[in-house]
Amino acid sequence: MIFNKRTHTCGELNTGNIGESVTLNGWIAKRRDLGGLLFIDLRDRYGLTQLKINPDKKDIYETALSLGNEFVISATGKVIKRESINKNIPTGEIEIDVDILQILNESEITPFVVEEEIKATEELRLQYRYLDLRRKQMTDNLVMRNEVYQIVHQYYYKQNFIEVETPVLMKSTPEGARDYLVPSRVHKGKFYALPQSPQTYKQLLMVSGLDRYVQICKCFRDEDLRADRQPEFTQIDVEMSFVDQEDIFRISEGLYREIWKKILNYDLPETFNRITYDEAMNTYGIDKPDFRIKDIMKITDITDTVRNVDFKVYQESISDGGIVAAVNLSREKCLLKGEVTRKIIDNYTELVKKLGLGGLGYVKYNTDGQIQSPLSKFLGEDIMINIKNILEAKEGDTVFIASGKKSVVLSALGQLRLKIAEENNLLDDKKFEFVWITDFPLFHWEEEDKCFVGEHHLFTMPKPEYLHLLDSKDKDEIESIRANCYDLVLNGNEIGSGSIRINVSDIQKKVFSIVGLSDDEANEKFGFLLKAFKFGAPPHGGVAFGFDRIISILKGIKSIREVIAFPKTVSASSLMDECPSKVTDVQLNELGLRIKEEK
RNA sequence: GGAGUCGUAGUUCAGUUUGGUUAGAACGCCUGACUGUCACUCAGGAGGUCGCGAGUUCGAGUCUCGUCGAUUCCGCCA
Repeated sequence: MIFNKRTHTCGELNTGNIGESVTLNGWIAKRRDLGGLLFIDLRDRYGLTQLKINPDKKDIYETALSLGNEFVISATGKVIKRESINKNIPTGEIEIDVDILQILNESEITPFVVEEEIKATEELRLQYRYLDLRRKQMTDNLVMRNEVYQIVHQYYYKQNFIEVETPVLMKSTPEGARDYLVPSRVHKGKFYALPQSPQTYKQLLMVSGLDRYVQICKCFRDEDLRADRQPEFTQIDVEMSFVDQEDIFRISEGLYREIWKKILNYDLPETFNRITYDEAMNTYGIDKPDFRIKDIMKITDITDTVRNVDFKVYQESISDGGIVAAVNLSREKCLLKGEVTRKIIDNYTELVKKLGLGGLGYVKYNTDGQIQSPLSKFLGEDIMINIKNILEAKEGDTVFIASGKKSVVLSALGQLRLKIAEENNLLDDKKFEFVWITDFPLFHWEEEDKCFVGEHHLFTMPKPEYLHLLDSKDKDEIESIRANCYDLVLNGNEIGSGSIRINVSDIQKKVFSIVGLSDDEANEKFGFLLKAFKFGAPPHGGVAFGFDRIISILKGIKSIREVIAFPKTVSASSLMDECPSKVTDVQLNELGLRIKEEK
């Protein structure tokens, strides 16, 4: 097709171009037909420009009347100053007085109107993703995503990192997330797995002496989805040799400072906050605390304060090894507007009950000095004042008290703080609080299977002071082992995770043995890695960051689907191309597979 | 695997509480009028498998059960 190619985009013309003859190519966003005069908003990725069609030019006018939304056209004409200016768009002071109008392609009526204030459901938007992506908001998300790619590549390149591609077809290992499997045609009955992360490869690259590795790569996990979890997602994968935790933090913090400066012109601190896993759990009841609210409603253990109180519920919790803990809903710090009413408290009670608590006690310290609490006859005034002092509560504050199993109490109070923070608009999405969570446990006890499993992965180095406990047979001692393992948390979202790795086979063997992996099993699963480690594995460690989450947070968007060009639904299917889909018997035969009939 | 919410015109929704006339509105679409609009305006029109399948009932968009899809959360995701 011969057509007039654009001389400019739809976003760049302004009063400086007045008098020039230009050609624009784009999609029809809107037509306004005034009977004589006809205006067209022409859209491309860069913006909108108004075309003016004069009825005196008969041919053009006739063509223009036949145009529908989303037709692709080429328009040539002179840039002129508008008679009435539209201040809402950058090109709002000019328009094109069209002399040549070509239809490059027609469009059927679209299933939804392509407009910024989109009305269509997400389902329909996903089905016609290519139309949804015509919207500026969606294009902008991808544009920002691209800018961050470039910053990441350049940042690491300048610091001497080498970007290496690792295989997408790899060995399946049953640990961790469920693998996506790919059947082998050549080796019938055998399977590749898509990487949950390039973990083993990047460690092998350290053995190879690559020293500093980075890759922006796709990872795959066949687990149930969430707003911030897709079956395939993108990760900034990093590994370094001859480093400790501090080196990894320094390099990573530099990356985020650069991204936030360049993208948002936002200055992040020279070093990020840090908190140990145990502190995070004990103070915030969650391993990804939102540091925008780090000073409100900290969880305080008051088990000792109420130890001798004659209240059956507390006594039972304490004698079962549980705790009693409290948070102070501070009128001042939480910017409360109204009273903490019975209805609000009932609402909170309902929340914590869902999370496994029996109920939620409270003590209200009223502004008139009165203390109001359903627990007052059990606690007595002295203890209620004691609690007030410990929690640093003031008149007008309400202290919530929970009791029970430690993990349940902490988690429920943690969720309660988040709910209250949300209700009172304490979570400003223009504010960015990074925090490293350090010293994760090396193992956790899996009650269901009665065994230990690695908290991070099995190559995570224990902290030196805990190494001797690898020989322990005591469950509590083993659980107490802390690792050189860390997460990066931003505004309550886990955006990265990493560790210093084990590079000494003696330690590695002990770790395998604690999770019940025999030498033979370990060899079968990770033999290639263990063998490699026999040939001089340098001390090394790394980290991986969730790229999609970073972009969604930069954009202030909850769901990572909005920042992925072609995402999947929560049931892991793609509505546009309808995958997954059936394959032919011929394909199955070639792979030596047969589909099991569902009963 | 479990819990919640949603599914009605091309689209977004109202109607479902308390079953009962011809299922409404806005946007979009079609026709006509309109020479400075930018959410153009005005007049008219077309457009419905009430997600699907059973059941209850004289009668179901509305009640019950099942099922499918979307979404949020729990489990799960080192």
